[in-house]
Amino acid sequence: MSTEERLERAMRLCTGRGARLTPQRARVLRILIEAERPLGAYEILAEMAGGQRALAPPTVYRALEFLLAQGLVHRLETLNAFIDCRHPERPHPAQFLICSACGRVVEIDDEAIAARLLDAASQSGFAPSRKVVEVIGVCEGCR
Amino acid sequence: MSTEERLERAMRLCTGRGARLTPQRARVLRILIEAERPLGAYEILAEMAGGQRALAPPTVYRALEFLLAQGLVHRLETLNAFIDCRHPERPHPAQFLICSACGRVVEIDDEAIAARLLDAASQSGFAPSRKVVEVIGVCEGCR
DNA sequence: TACAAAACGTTATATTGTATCTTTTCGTCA
DNA sequence: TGACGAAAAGATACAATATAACGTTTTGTA
Repeated sequence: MSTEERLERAMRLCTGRGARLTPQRARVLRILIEAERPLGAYEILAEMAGGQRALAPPTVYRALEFLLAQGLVHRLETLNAFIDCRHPERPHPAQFLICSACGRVVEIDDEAIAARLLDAASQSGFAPSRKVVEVIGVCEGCR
Repeated sequence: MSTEERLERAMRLCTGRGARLTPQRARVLRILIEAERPLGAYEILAEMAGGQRALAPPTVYRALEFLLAQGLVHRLETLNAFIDCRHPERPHPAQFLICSACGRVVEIDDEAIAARLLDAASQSGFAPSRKVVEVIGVCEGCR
């Protein structure tokens, strides 16, 4: 799926929800899609500033906040970075494999892991709202 | 198990491994044990500075680095904070339930989750080195 | 005791993230 | 269509987290 197709899909999703994927927000999303790797907020900021008057951090953080809320991007806690989501249509358990050699990230959506985790949380009397699962390792290509 | 017992256990573990749990490091560990909740590095720093000449951030970060390497504390990625480990005797899968209301954290060591995660990673040709599993939610007491 | 490695101190700075207030844009409705 | 209120974006300042670099002290050991 091309960058343009993804952006169009994102636009459709937002419109359908009454959310506004403004040019600014779409620009952040485009940068993340084209990067094909996780980017820090300040890396995005640098991309956006290219050739234009400099933007301030809150601009990027606000766009990211929106995109996260819409499920269009994910935040990688171990990297303090952001990556676009490949299946933003519906909520899904998101687990990430992060290669410490090349920096690439694979998103897997394993329902079994999510279910087991939910189960364990319930046993401890816990009502989960967000699950963070990140595996750091070395990918096939880097071994 | 009391604070003192835990500190003694930590000392035994380190001695047995040829690692040095120095007074400085033990002090950081004690602060984490007594806190009974996750602390940020700068919170630890503030505790240590109490009544004494001020210490600098690297002091705390270096102690934490040691304690993490020895498995005596864990880092909570979603909170940028640290918490003492309840079963430091041997390596174990560490999963955390983090209450967004009271801030308390429960460590669960669910081998099934770890195994399933390892399995999923392997299927993607991934060789894991570290697994981060953190569930944010509301604990029983807070509901 | 002398040496090398480990631990620690100190200063400075990098990186990541927010609070606050103002201005602009957008949708809606009289 | 023009005014109004809400949402978004701009701008400034700063808070919170983390590390680099380098010198000094301590420690274990030959």
